[in-house]
Amino acid sequence: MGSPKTAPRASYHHGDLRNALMDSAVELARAGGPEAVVLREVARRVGVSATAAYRHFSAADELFGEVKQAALARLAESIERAVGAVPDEGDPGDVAVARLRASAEGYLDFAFSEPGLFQTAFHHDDHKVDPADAADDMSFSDSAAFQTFSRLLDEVLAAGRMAPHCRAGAEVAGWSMVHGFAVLGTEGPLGRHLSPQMMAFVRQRTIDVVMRGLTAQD
Amino acid sequence: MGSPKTAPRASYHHGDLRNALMDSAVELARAGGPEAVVLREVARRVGVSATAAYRHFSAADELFGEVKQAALARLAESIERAVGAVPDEGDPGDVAVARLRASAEGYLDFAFSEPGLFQTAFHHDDHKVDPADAADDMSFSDSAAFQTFSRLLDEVLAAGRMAPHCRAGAEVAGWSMVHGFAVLGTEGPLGRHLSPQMMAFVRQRTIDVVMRGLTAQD
DNA sequence: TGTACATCAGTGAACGCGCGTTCACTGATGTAC
DNA sequence: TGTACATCAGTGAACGCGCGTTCACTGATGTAC
Repeated sequence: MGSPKTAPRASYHHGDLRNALMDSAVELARAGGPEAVVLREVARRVGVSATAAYRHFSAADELFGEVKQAALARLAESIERAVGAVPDEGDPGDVAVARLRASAEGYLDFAFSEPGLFQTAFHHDDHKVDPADAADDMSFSDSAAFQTFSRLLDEVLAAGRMAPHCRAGAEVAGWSMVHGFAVLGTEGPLGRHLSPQMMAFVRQRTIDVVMRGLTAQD
Repeated sequence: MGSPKTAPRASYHHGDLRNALMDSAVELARAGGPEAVVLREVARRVGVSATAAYRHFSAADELFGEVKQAALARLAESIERAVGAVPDEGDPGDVAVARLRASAEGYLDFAFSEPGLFQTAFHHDDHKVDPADAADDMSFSDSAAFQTFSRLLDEVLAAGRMAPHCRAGAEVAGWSMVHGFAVLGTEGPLGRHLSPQMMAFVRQRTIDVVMRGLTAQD
């Protein structure tokens, strides 16, 4: 039986073209970041004419939007995985703090292991001001991952490991730090200039600083 | 006397084309970010053929590189200005801490007042792996601004406002936080979803957290 | 169980766009004598 | 002070590229009778 590679397609109809296009598009984003998600190339890789994509997506933007959502979902999974791996035993305060730290590690794990998807998750086309698009533009701050992060901070507060007056805005502060490190490390100058050892060191130091900043008691 | 707009040029030779092209390119970056720096458009705005640019820049990449340097320089100026505005009086520790905080404010002032230039300063084209280019790629971590930041941290340490074991990696931790907030606020979802009042609040909270994280004494 | 036919899911050629870059060129400038 | 001429700094047409999208089309599928 010929593989789909050698004999392009068993039948004239593909059968599952939408998913095949999505998989191909996500793979392009994975390997080359948001700029690499190009409708014609996506179709080419699936072995289908560019026009065929219009049976399943209204335009290239719609395809890209779905790829972005897929990337955000994978980021959320990475965070959940890291948080879930923290053993729920011992002092509740320690556990809450460890879980919060794990969420940062999960965020950075994803950013550094899948930089193309990470960039895609946060890519935004400016120059489109259509308010409908803006409403559609569901991104990290609306995502499951952000809710998780928020909940973890509540747990830290409840466990008495955070001064109550520090709770407001803590999501954004923590997210900024972790996101900034991810951006500088993956697309910015950090990753290009630092050795892997140095990167690992500054990564830990960065997380130390934000954890300390969030959990200081004064 | 006709302005250069109405009467395109006084003489066949421009006289200062290189600078005119640079100004035009920087303006494009200011208004539209790195993607907007397009050689043909730069020339068009100056009122010159695209080919003319090749008398002054070897290729479009070289022009972009200079725009990037200009953007980094303006960022450095913004930081220096904010740091310089801190009065040098009272407790030396307070002054050192205030100066460090001012550097963060200067960084964010620039990012939010000139988002196009800010993005340009940190734009990097992946897919070019030429090591010569990589060496040429002088960016923030090599820049005057980063040196300033490093010096301010030394001052905080010298004034006894930072635990000595926290000094290592502090540049990257602080820079990550401020950079992350700038990115999320200017191109990311923060700026699109938060009111100006909320933005101002989370900005202060974010700076609070990083300052606390860097200067905690335990 | 067969068959007519509507609908679905593809094709391939083409359009228009804007880009960076190259080419052969020409008008302007400045310098040697 | 004039003038020949090399050099400098522009021009405009063209090339090739790849993109998103539209168009008229056709082969495959499934459903009503």
